Amino acid sequence: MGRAPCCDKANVKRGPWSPEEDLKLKEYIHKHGTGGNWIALPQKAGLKRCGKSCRLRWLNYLRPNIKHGEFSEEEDRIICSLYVNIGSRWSIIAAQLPGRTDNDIKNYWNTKLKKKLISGFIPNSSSIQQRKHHQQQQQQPPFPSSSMYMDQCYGSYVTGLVDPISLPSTEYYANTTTTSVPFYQHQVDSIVSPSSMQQNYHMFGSEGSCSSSDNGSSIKQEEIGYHHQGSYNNIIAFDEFNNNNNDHHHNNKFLLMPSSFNDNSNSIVNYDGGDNITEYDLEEIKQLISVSSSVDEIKEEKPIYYYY
DNA sequence: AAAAACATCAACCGCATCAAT
DNA sequence: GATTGATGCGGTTGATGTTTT
Repeated sequence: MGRAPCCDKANVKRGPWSPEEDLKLKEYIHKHGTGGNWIALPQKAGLKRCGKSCRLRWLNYLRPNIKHGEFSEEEDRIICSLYVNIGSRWSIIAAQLPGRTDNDIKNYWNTKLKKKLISGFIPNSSSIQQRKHHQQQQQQPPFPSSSMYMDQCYGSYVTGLVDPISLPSTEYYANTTTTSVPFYQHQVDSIVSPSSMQQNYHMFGSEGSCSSSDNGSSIKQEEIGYHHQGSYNNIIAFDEFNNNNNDHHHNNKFLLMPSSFNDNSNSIVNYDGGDNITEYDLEEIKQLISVSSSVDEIKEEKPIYYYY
């Protein structure tokens, strides 16, 4: 037996909401709340609308504190970061952006941000620069220690530069699923660039290494895949190599890697959170972004190598 | 100036999940 | 455990506005 429709479609109004309808819905909810029953609400409110339509209208447009208009650079970064980490879970992403709705973010991503990202124009985060400055002052590595950082993040999708002091307990992460992604806006900067490959290398340790040379310059190739267990997923980072003529040995490939720092951003790096790290060239990455469902496909099994 | 192409975004649709029965 | 209904979510559509030809 099929499911009964949520409303009689022949007798409900569809299409854009009129100001009068908006007013009715607003006034009703202000007076009575939703009553926990959207299906019954339109009749009570005197609206010839489907309950689902009322809910959508309220959530996406009428409820208080909805933010309309331009997205800030910070919001751009958060959306990009989360999208690359968790995919198109717009409700989770929206939960990190007060006043924004999932529908808004989805539309914004599909129409603008995706293109912006592909064109490589995601501005820097001042917080990252502050952090870099602080690290230079302190002469400290970017993360307190690889083991501490990894342990804290274990089993969850946390991206980028997370301040371990502020992280929830390991128990918290052990109980975390991908549908309740913890995200700490002020501590996470996941759109980042490898300003110091050495530092990133230290972060994840190494196991087995070899080296080769190219045009006289030494390239170390480190396998870093021994770490791991879903701590990261599709971390996005930016590549400085293209801006550096001395880094010709990278052959315009972008490394998939766990994390790093943001400078001039013009490419994408990815690390799958598993035992694998993969290189993609720009076209491949653009393709991955352009096909929304393909974000997860990055996770295919490949050996992990880390060049610096 | 008109037509075509493109961009935007509100709204809809169908599916998954969950709670109540 | 099965069924039913409400809700939430993400993908998609289509009307409208804007830009380009």
